[in-house]
Amino acid sequence: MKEIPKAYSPADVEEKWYHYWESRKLFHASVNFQKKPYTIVIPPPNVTGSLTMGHVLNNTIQDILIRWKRMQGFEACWIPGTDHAGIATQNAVEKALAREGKNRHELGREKFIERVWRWKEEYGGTIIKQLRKLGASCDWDRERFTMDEGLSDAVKEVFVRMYDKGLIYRGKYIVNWCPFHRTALSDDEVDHAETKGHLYHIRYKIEGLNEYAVVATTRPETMLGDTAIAVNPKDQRYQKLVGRTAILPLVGRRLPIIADDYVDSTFGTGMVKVTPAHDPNDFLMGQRHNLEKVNIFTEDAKMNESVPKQYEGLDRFDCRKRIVQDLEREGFLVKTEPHAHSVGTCYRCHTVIEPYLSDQWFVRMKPLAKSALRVVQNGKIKFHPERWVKVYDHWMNNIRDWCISRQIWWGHRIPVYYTPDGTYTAARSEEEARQKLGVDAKTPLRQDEDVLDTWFSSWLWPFSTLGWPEDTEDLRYFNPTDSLVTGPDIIFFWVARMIMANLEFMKGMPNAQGKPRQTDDELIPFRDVYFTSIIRDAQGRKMSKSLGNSPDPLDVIRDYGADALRFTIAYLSPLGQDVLFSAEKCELGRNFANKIWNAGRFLLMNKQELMVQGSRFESGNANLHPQISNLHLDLADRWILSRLHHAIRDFNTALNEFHINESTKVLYDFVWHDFCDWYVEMVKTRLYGDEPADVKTIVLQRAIGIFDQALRMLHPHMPFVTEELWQHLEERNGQSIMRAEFPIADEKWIDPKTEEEMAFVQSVINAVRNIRGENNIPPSKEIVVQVRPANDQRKGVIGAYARYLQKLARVSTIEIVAAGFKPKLSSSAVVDGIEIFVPLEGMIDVAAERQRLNKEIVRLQQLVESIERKLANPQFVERAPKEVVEKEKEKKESFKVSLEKLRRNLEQLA
RNA sequence: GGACGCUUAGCUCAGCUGGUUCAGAGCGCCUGCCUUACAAGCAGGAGGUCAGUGGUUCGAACCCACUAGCGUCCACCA
Repeated sequence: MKEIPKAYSPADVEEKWYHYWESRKLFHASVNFQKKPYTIVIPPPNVTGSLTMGHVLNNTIQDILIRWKRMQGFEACWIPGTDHAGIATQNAVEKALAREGKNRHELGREKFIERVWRWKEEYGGTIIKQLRKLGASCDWDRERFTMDEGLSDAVKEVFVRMYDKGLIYRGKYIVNWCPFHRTALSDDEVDHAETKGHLYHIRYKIEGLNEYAVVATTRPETMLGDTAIAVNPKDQRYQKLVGRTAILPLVGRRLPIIADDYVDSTFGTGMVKVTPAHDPNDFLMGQRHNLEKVNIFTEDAKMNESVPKQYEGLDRFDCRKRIVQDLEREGFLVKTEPHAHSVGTCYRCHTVIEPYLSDQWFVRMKPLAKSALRVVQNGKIKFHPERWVKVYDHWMNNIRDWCISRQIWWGHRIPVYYTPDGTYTAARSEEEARQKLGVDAKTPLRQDEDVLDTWFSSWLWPFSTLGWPEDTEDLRYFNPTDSLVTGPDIIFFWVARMIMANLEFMKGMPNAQGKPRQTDDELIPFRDVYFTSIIRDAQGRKMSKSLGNSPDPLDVIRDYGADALRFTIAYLSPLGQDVLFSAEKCELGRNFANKIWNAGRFLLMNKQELMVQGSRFESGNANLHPQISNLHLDLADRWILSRLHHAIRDFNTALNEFHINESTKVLYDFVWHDFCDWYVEMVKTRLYGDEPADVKTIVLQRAIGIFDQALRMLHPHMPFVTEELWQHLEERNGQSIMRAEFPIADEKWIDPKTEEEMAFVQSVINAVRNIRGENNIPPSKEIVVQVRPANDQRKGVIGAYARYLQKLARVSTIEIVAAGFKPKLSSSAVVDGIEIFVPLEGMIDVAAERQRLNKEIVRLQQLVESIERKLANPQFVERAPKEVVEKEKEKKESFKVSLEKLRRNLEQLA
């Protein structure tokens, strides 16, 4: 066996094991009706993207779940892939073009799309490669892309079916328009930011009267598109004006004054300018009153030809300034006051959104929402944390139609075909379109120029990745999937819509038994949704490229190791709270990995040593359940087994409830504090003691067996270091820990009596260590301890485990002393009624010792007093459960006994 | 305007079903240590009015109400 380095070096092992796993197809899942499936579909990252800390958190959690379930014997399938990310990707390529001094229009649509594909092939794999560095055990054979052939077919199929059902329609509506991207956006793609602006009060002359109508607006430039003035019909002040005509300043257009309930008479002057082409509410008013819609903007939000010449071609904000100046000069501006209001911006480029009238495609959402609401309310789909249900309900109940057309080139082109006379239909192909439209092959057909919203392909992800619309075995077996791990920021974009789509399009598809799917249980896309935290920097700011406050995960992996990063991020991630992250925090995970490493090193070094001395370790033993090695079990063994099974149980409970951070704490506490701090130290007393070699071998073999169980438990969180050590522990003949059986909690090993006994031994050791520490006695100096037990049982325990006390508290001899014993000048403590004396003549600081004892006396006194107060309260004694009252009484008695002893020892201190 | 979350040690946070010596962990700090796995470590220690107020209860960090501060989402905003 070769030398094992003192410090764990992740870089030396990570690549090796990842390659081993991947090349042996250990991540691959296939249909196997003997096993239960456990499926996760990855939230497909943007193909343009690179790994962020958000991805690290997200994918670490998915990998923990998938590795855990895989080891538990599920057919665990994690489907990876990327999203074509229409606007983002087009942006990236356009930027690259701009650097060459070109733009997409020069290139033309076809060439441009070719260019995007090339770009995707070249740069698109980045994030997928980076996920491998993290250790993600995705089934790479199943990797999908939202624009690949199968998924494109699914998109077409869905569009055509929905169109035929009347769930998709086309119409001229006000949409959110991004003037930078020159495309429509869905409502959800608009960010709202509170902005300080102005409220401009403008007066409009009323025809035939010597009066003015004064309206207030935050966007004075839109007056150029005004086609009416509106007041509330109940507003007494203005009733006489309704039906009259106002004159639009600077333009001279005649505007009818109308009455409409929409107008809030308490806001501003109670009069509103109506701009049907540039405000959603005004648009609706325009429809009610049959108003003219005057569009005043070009696609990039410059003033178009329908405004007076002096404004034509101006940018909207420049125009605003000009308008205000002109109004002021001509006496139309009554006043300007500061006004805070929220302004919509494009979620990708933060350009101010312009409400813009245009032809778009929409999905009717209300018919889809009903059942999607039901499956969450009836718990078929569970959200973690649960509070997101409320947010989901609210959105579903107030759902609005989804604008799915985008005026860009990169994406799924809308499968709608138009004849020269303007009739149209949706179809899977041109041939089908001809058929549906009843035209012959000579009639030229034109396909819609627009593409679909990116989310129109990702909402199909849980079934399109499995072969839908074909009836595949994969689809039957792996859908519904099990857990979805994603950020709450895309609950509407993605989660809600996937629920709607699976319910709608999996209806009637065969289930695992080959029967048509009917029930909610069969139609949901996933059973659990875990909403991850938002990662922030150490100051609590959102991580962003522009702030430059996001560490590059690859740097973190290089500096600390993938396991360290995984463990730390999971440790820091409470359910539903934000995470404040900085790279240095990974020291926690690195130190833990190193601790595990060294625990393994300890076991291996001793194994080597015993083998040199001729001991034989039976291969495979360490793998088996530890009960096979029942020989020579002592307190330490029974205790660590009890702790181990506690840990297994708690770990599984934590992960079942998606308490990821809790699961890391179970691992950390068990491995570091139980296994390393106590058990290994106790094992040393036997390995280095005078036990016969065969006993030592058994003791060590059991320790290795328990460590083996710990490694398996650790593996989902820390795949690399656990595989490396697991392979070192013994010859595995090509087996990987990845596919080893996950530990099973066995209640019969959980032994409260043993734990209680051990707790006593630990507190005696702690008491001696405390005396040592407080008196600054170096470990090299061995001390004598005198113990006065309160009863025979304790006396027996101390006698039996004296060697542990000696080793762990560095004590040379332990004397059991009798009741009448008068100690020499000693430092003392009372544990559980047992008195402990450490004779320290010449080394003791009497004043400090007094203080120490006094502190303990005060503490116990306070406890006794608080219990006495409780017991003096007749209502407590009457109403509290008997056991609680009894316990309090017992506690009081035992504290009093200890107090007495402490006081006596304090007096005896010369 | 509506909804939600958070406030516990110097810092970052656990604390799940109200009752265990319930006030915890990691980091940082102080003291002593290179003790035959680990100084990325070991042992010991200091440090808290559980945001505030009121209520429910025999009993509250935990349940309820209100207040303050921080944060998030949704809607509307002429």
